[in-house]
Amino acid sequence: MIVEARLMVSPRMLERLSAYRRLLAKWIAEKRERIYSHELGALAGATPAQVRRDVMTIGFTGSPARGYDATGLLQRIGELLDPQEPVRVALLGVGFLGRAVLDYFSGRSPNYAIVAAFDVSSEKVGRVIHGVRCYHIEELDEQAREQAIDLGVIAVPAPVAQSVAERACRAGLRGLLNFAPAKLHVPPEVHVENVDLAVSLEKVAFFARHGSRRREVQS
Amino acid sequence: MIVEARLMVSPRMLERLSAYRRLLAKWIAEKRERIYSHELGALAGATPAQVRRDVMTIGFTGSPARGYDATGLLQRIGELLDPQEPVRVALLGVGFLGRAVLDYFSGRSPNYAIVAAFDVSSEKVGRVIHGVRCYHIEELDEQAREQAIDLGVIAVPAPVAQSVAERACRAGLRGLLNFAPAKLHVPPEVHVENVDLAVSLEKVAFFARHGSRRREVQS
DNA sequence: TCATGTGAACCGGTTCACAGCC
DNA sequence: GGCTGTGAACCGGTTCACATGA
Repeated sequence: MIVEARLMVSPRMLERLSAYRRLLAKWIAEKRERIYSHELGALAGATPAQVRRDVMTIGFTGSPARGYDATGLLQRIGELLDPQEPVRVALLGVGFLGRAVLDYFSGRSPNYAIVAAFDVSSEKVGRVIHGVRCYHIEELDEQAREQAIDLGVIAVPAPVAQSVAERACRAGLRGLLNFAPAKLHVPPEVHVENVDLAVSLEKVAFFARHGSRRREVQS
Repeated sequence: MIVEARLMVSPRMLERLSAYRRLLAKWIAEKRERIYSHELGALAGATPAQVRRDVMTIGFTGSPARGYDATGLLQRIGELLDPQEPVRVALLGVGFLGRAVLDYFSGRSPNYAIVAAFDVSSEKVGRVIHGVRCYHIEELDEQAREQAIDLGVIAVPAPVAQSVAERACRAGLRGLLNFAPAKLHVPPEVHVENVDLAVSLEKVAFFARHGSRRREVQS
């Protein structure tokens, strides 16, 4: 009988795993087969101990004196991070930022697809932008069910972000990537991830001014 | 004799302070003068204890039974976070994402100004986009000195991100906001802040799938 | 000998809990 | 009574250091 361990992945760790994966892919493309924790650590900006701890945590194992099998480790990370079937994403708000998001994700990964965009402007509704059809925000509910949409990317102006978020929750979306500079109040089962460009720039400026001896990974 | 305390602001705390500031401004706009830690906490998604600790850390003080003076607290946060003079920023890479960044920051804050953009495409070089002149990346060094540029926003494709970052460091920029999915290796005096849209979406997807009882603030 | 696996120590940040004050 | 200010406890995440194994 197999006991499925409830391994806990923290956001920070997820970021590192993602970085490891990227670097492992590059490593393998260079026809290297095995990798040591200190090598992967140097590339990813982490300590060897950190790498070993992460690898241990996800239940992968290397061998002393020969390091980790790059392919196997890559695969294990994939099993852990990649969804079982492609995630279907809605873009909410087709301004400049929204378009950049469309461009950024179009065809980038087989695991994530933006399948619909929503806006209120009659110039956009009905058009196809970057290969994605744009609907009126009123249609979110209907389209979300029809197209089995899982997640939403909020790229609308801050003042309407909360109302759009509520609409998204009502439509049954399970997670939101929020670019609007506003704290979203949503039911606890909906996961929100905030990306605030203004705050990010503020951080760079602040820590560039005052020194920081702190390691950075992802904003 | 005044001893200037070396108060340490962590990235997480900076994010919270930024959120407090936003909410305080709104609060004041509604003509409310005083605010309790539990009120600010509820708005910002933080515990009252956290708010009190933060306020204490930045050396501001309220009064029992009357809470904090909203205006005073707002001002104190401003003193701490805002640069003494406007920060001059260069945009490196004028693709869709770059344009979104230009749009996002144009006229948003008196404290941060994107003063120049750089690209390699002859279609863009020489043009003025969103009110910002676009130069060839070769001119970064010259323009950085001439225009006293402090920070850079990297919005170029991942394969060239490292070389652009190095160029930026050579040009004397003190901090980088990096949108490229690549770990930048730069001298320690240059602060890098990473914003990786793919990883952010991965995070949303992962934590929407598996539950997380973890508090989120900024990606 | 050199790298992994891992219990234990460590560290920074968060929360508790209560004294002090309006 | 209810809030702030804050030492102390707590907690999760990181690093150390060493036993183990190729």
